[in-house]
Amino acid sequence: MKHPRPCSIADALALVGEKYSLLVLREVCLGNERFDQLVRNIGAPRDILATRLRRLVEAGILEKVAYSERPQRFRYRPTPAGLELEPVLMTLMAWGDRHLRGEEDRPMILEHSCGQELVPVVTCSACGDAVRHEDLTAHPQSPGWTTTGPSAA
Amino acid sequence: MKHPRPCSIADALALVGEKYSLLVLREVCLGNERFDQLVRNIGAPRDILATRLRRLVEAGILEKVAYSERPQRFRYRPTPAGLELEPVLMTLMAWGDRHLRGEEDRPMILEHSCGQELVPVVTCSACGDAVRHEDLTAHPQSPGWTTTGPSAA
DNA sequence: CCCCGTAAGTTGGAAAATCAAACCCTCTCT
DNA sequence: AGAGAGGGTTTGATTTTCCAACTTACGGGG
Repeated sequence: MKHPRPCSIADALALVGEKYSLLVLREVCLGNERFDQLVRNIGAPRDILATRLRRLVEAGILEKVAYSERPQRFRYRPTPAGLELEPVLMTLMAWGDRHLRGEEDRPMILEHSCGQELVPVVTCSACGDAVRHEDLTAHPQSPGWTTTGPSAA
Repeated sequence: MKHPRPCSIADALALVGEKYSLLVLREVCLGNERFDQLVRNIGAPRDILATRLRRLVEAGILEKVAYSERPQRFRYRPTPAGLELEPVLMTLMAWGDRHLRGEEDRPMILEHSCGQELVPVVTCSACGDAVRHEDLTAHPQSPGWTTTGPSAA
């Protein structure tokens, strides 16, 4: 896995882009923090899950905390950096709800503290507007970015 | 890959969660739509890339369009559904910029049409506020969601 | 006509990752 | 003592990835 381009998307995916990693994050954000819960709720092989958890811990996305000595038992909590990945999950979930299911077939609804159902929208923090593809211009900061198109990711 | 839970995050990842898929989307959103450009810019093996492209096309995320008959040449364009995944990329990129790099080491800066550098924020479309973890409550709509924790993804 | 180059893949075989099931260890409970 | 629960590790078969080479189809130059 060599990146021909310096890219934070690629770098982020190198940490959380492997199979099951984002589902682990989903579970811990929901409060399911124990190994066996993760195995059951995600449906991942135990060995793979163990590998992912090590990776996420060493990446500073999760924290392994003992909730019992004797017998030693652990849970995995999201760090602040891990919690900051939640917007990625919300955006993905909204996309799946919109494109992979019929109306009113959502497996889960998130309620915002304002009392409404959460419909996440990505906005520009400067002007507050929802961001659309046509409103973006890409400015590469390093070589290796020979963009032929004008728009941006 | 069996999902013990009905989940739009899992379903979305089943389509775009494989290695390179989101990088393909990054490239086509940037306007790099030809096979050889994708190979070079992503650094993926050609055969894997061909497989991914087939998947993304059949999922309705990309569209394969001939830009030349004789010799036949194709490009891959994002469909509207594909473009709607851009917010996922923006959010991931912002996370990577924040957590994987020092200040002012960003490989790429996105400019919004308002003239400012884009700092994407996920907001609640109902109230407009930035969404924080503590402001969410999860409401499972189907069985298989035995959430032990109160918060949400 | 022959050879070179480009674009868009396909093919073959070695290397790495995934999978499922079984196993292990440490406690607790009855 | 026996039966679980929790948190993993081990083993061996199955899948994927990876890389390099090959293919097909055309356009251009000498």
